[in-house]
Amino acid sequence: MRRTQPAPAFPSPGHDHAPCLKETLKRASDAFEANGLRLTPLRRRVLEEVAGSHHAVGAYEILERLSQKERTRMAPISVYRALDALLEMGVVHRLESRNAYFACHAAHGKHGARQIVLACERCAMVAEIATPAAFEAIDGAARGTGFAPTRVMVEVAGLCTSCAASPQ
Amino acid sequence: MRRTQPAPAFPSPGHDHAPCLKETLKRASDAFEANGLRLTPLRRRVLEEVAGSHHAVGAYEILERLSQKERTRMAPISVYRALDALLEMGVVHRLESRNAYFACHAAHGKHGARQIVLACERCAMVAEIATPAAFEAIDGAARGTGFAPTRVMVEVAGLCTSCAASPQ
DNA sequence: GTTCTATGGGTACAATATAACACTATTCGC
DNA sequence: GCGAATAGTGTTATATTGTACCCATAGAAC
Ligand SMILES: [Zn+2]
Ligand SMILES: [Zn+2]
Ligand SMILES: [Zn+2]
Ligand SMILES: [Zn+2]
Repeated sequence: MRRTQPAPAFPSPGHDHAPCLKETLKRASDAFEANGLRLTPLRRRVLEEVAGSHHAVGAYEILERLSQKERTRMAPISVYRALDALLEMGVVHRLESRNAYFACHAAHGKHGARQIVLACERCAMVAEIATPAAFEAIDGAARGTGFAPTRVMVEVAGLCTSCAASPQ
Repeated sequence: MRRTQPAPAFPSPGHDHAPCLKETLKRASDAFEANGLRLTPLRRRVLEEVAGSHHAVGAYEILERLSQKERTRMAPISVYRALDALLEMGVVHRLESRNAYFACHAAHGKHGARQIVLACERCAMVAEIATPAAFEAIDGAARGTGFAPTRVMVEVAGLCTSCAASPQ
């Protein structure tokens, strides 16, 4: 169970993603169980679509992929309900600035949800990184005005390493 | 032109909003002119709706208000086009986490768009506050991964002073 | 005048998300 | 086992948010 390397925020496009996916599924399963709920087949299939890469995907894209793979016609609401459950468990996050969803591949149970989100404008790849100093500054500034924060969203749009390097 | 007091981040609900509105309209007019564009009647009307308070409003809410006031039936696209122009000029911002729009009442030409957004979950009141330390931490963390940021969005959901004080 | 850009009216449509209702599956207490 | 409570899903329809496309007008540039 040793980690030879801390996973980079943006894994290379050709990296072996199987471990990422497996770990995420495991965390999901544990999270549901810890809350007396279940990672049902539907939820698992939706999660597999989202967690199949480090990219943000739209709800309707998930819907289409599942409908193709399984030759069924699911209703949007089914996907949204599964997503809601996964969001609730914290294994999927919503990219607010793009109405999209991405799997939490970062083990950030420790910091709560306090990670900033980096999202590539070109390829939609997403990375979360812990940035305590940022959240402390934000909390302090907010409280200084009398505001009582309940949730902090930090999303950074830009170019990921791969896209910044590639032409165009 | 002296300011007796720095405006509080969350002005009291009963404050005299006329100066806020006037100043925002002036900045808008200047910004359009500086870019060789015009604060047309349509754009001005849309801005007046948005800047009429410190609250975030939806595009369709703007549409309905204008349609009522002017007894016309505008198309959504007209409002969105005006909003796009106002966003471009930086006199209106988009609250990404709520698909809503709010006027920039903060004079933050100086810091670029580098202010964090506090948005009340109950009343939708919005305030922007400069928080250089947060943006520095975010920039640093992002660049440290090889990510090239182009836009940073910080939105804090919670309760504003008034709502936190009032029961329920 | 001709040309270019900015502006926006009008129609239809795309993309994202939820409401309402019925039904099945699982758990829990007894 | 049995009934009640809760979790989970299917089905249908609808709500909310945002654009594509085509064309008409106004003003500035040349
Ligand atoms: Zn991976
Ligand atoms: Zn990229
Ligand atoms: Zn005001
Ligand atoms: Zn409030």
